[in-house]
Amino acid sequence: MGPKKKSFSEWYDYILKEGEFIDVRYGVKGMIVYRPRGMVIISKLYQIFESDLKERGHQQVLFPLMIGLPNFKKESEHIKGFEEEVFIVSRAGGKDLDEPMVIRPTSETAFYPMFKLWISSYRDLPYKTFQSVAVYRYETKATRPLFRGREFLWIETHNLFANEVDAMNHVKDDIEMMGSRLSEMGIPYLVVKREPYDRFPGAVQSFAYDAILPTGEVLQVATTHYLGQNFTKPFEVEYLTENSDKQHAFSTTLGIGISRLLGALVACHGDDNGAYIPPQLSDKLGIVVPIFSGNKNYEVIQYVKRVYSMLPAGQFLLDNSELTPGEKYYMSELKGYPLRIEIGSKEARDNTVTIFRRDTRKRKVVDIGYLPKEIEGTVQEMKANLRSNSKIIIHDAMKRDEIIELSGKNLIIRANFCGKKECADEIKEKTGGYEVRGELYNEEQPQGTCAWCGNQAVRKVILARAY
RNA sequence: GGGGCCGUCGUCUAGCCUGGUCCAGGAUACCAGCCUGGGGCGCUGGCGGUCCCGGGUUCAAAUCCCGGCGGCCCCA
Repeated sequence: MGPKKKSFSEWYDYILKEGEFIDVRYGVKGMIVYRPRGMVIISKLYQIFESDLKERGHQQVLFPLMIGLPNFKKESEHIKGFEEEVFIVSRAGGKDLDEPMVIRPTSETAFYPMFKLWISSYRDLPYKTFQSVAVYRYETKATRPLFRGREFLWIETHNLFANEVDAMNHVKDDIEMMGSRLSEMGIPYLVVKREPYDRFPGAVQSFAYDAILPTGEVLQVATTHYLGQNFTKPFEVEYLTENSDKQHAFSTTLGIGISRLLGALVACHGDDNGAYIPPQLSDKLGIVVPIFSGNKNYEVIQYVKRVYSMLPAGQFLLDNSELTPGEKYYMSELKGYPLRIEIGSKEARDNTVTIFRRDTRKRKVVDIGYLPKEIEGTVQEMKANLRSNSKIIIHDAMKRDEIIELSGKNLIIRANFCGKKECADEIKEKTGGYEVRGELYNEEQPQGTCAWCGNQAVRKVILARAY
């Protein structure tokens, strides 16, 4: 493993593999296997977001993996945006199919034909759904484990509203929900409104959550889109208003990249000793390591049993394997457990335990009388640290050479922008890959001219290198 | 989109350039037995390989050539 700072890529691959989060050796490009240590975190992520969505009135559904080709082709911008990267099933039963099927790259074209059947009155609205599934996109760029795969896990919401105002309010609600969760997980992020040419195919407006990786690069972990009537019109999703008028519904969609979130967690919190999974996302808070010595083993075993029964039920794993304590320490840090409780003859003698916390890598000896309280307090502290670690710094650039200079340092840049794609392309070329990510959510109006070309600025935008 | 590196026991790798000494060597993991135990501990024995796949060159291919599949990196 290379140290994190020197060789991020090498470090990242090493942690994912040695920490047993995922396995890239499945043998199909861009598709990985989620191992138990990765999967428990994936499950936690799903649980958290699913319960957020349910609280906000979304109902869970499950649509088929395959979409009929005619439906897939109904919204023209959408098909243009995805046609190069969809998998198509064209053969089955030993012969070519008369009508091929698309494997979902996203599920608008699966949902909307059914929405047409389910929605008929303004009383049915808002209608909010979601599903937790894998989607498939034939990425031609180099794939990276969890960051860019041809199969990835996500949650997608698909929602119908009676009017634009309700739909936009829902988008705002999505932004707040995601923001609060990302902060809680300690993932630094920006919410940006994507440039018109960079929107989701078929969207009227796209808002993206760009996580900021330790390399200074940004990684889109979620997007929410206002779709207007772009999908409800071709799919004829109509309802009757109070005045008995026919009206196409307005819709939104939110995609939460669960695979990418796992990658971002490992990337953002890990260090040269391994991963660090935030307490609320780890299936277990930690492991208990008994340390035997000489002939005092019986004493230690009895004491460990006693301590274990005092720990919050189901939150700790008692590691009774034959490995040496050092190896257990090493593995627990690699896999990113928030806490570790070490118990040997000294602890047994003094009625204490030694608590090791993963974020600071500090030990503390605690009287067992205070154990539950100490664990609770430490976990609260760790969560607070995560929040404060998620702060980000944005550097303002006024002129072209400032953009060049800041980009050389891999910093996140904010600058006035003219809104032209040609200008964005030139920035990308001259800065070695800096992209116009879009306008910060709730950004103020720009004063003056585009920092790059000098023409009238239309908005302030974020510039960053994308992973 | 363009360029580069790589693929050998479960894992990591030596061997490849310069074909034969390799029915492939080591370490680690695993199994058995000991010894230990406060940061990957040590000893003895054992198990384990279609040298990624296909084709070609050759008396002879892990090694050279072509194609495919897969992994990784860099640039745009």
